[in-house]
Amino acid sequence: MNPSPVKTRFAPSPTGYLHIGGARTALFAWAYARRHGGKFVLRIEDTDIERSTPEAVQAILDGMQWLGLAHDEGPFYQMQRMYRYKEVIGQMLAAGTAYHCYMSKEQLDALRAAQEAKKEKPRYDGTWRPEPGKTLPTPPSGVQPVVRFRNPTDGVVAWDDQVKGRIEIANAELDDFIIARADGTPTYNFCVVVDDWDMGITHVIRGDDHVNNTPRQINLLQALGAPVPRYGHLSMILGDDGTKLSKRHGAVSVMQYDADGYLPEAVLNYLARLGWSHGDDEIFTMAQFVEWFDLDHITSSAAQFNTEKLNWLNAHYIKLADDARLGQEIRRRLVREGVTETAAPDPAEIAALYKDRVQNLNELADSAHAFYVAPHPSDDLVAQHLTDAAKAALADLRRRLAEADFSPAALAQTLKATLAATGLKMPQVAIPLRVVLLGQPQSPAIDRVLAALGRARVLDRLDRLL
RNA sequence: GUCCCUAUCGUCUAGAGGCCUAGGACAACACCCUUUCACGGUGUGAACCGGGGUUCGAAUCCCCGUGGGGACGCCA
Repeated sequence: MNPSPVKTRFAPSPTGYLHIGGARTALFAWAYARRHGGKFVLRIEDTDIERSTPEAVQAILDGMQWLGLAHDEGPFYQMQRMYRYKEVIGQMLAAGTAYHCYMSKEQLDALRAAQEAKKEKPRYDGTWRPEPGKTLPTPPSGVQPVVRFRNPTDGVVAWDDQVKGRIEIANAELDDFIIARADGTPTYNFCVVVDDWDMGITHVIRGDDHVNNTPRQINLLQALGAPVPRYGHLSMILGDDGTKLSKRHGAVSVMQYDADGYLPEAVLNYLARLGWSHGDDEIFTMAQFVEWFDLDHITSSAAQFNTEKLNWLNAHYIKLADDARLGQEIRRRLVREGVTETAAPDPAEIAALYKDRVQNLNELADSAHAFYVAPHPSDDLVAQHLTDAAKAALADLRRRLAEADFSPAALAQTLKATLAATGLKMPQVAIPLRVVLLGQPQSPAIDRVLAALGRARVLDRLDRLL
């Protein structure tokens, strides 16, 4: 009476980067295992040698790492398990649950075309399926056969889908699908079954597009005498425009979100909330997510990705983030742009100045840029803001700043002194000053900006434009 | 064509027959805060796909439409 411990898996095929839909599937499978104190397996389904690449494997590993979805077992590679698949195929052939089929691709294509012309569902017609009392055709010489699974012909396959509820499919809808190609290599549905069995997977949490594979896999499992795991099918994620996610939507790779300045915790929180809910909770930590996660509160219909909401979450997590960490992110991005002199001011200090005002790390770095590289305000800006009155005020301020104490509090007093001397209002001085100092009319509180910049930079920039 | 899934504000969703004059969040709009721009705060507008049942009572259960999605490979 050993209750079988929960074991889930994420099984991507390495034919591209880890996209946002795959990331959510991984997140849910991971969370389910964590929630139940079980294991999370990473399996790379690389049997499509034409399209699988080592770069894609690396991209998936990188994406998982960035998100912090650590696996307990694996990564397993299907290409390294060929011996095992061939062994099981041999056993099935011997047991009569699978058989050789000599129908050529051309014949199959013709069969399908004829069925489609008659408006029928295209399916294999069972020519080479052995039956008691049936005489099989003579195998043509020189043709390498494929191996087909002998699928039951009557009854239904049913399972209680953990997210969609009970699903039943008539066996009459299924045909004898190929489990090994003419060259002997096993196919997808077969490898999945052997792997899920061998790896002791108890809960298969995967995309909606696999619903149709499930009855075939259950039949196979049963033919093998293997336990049938529980299945839960997650509906797909649509793009921002409501259409299917594709490369044309831009930032579909998880790592693209890193490049675009998103924090992993924001992406994770967003993804968790996309298709799953816990009452009215919108913002939660991964620890809370793991504690709350269940399959009962997953939405069964497709969800549209909403960048606006992700942006909001990202802004929220940036406000929460540690200044030193944000400083690192600023430095990393500035260096990428060729700004190497980031020793002073301390990027963490600039982060503190701007973290409440930006939606992503790239905006943060863009804001910080002018603190390290003197800006070149456009002629328009200069003409608009650096009026004669403003210049006179800035000249007055410059004289005072040359001697002033550079603490924010003292700077505020200095600014006020200039206002008193010139009779101008704060914005009339502060805005031109921002243009001179940072190249744009908006910024955080001007006294804090002055303090962060430091006397040398401030005076230098004033001198350039006065 | 056949089979399967699906349907609440623009979007993500709450909702397990009465708690629903349908709640929250993003976005939008308005106001407040303010040394600019943001942030933040407060508030407003905004939805149960259609038609039949079942029931004293349906957003919730059933059926039929319709819309959307998926599958039907010697791809995964």
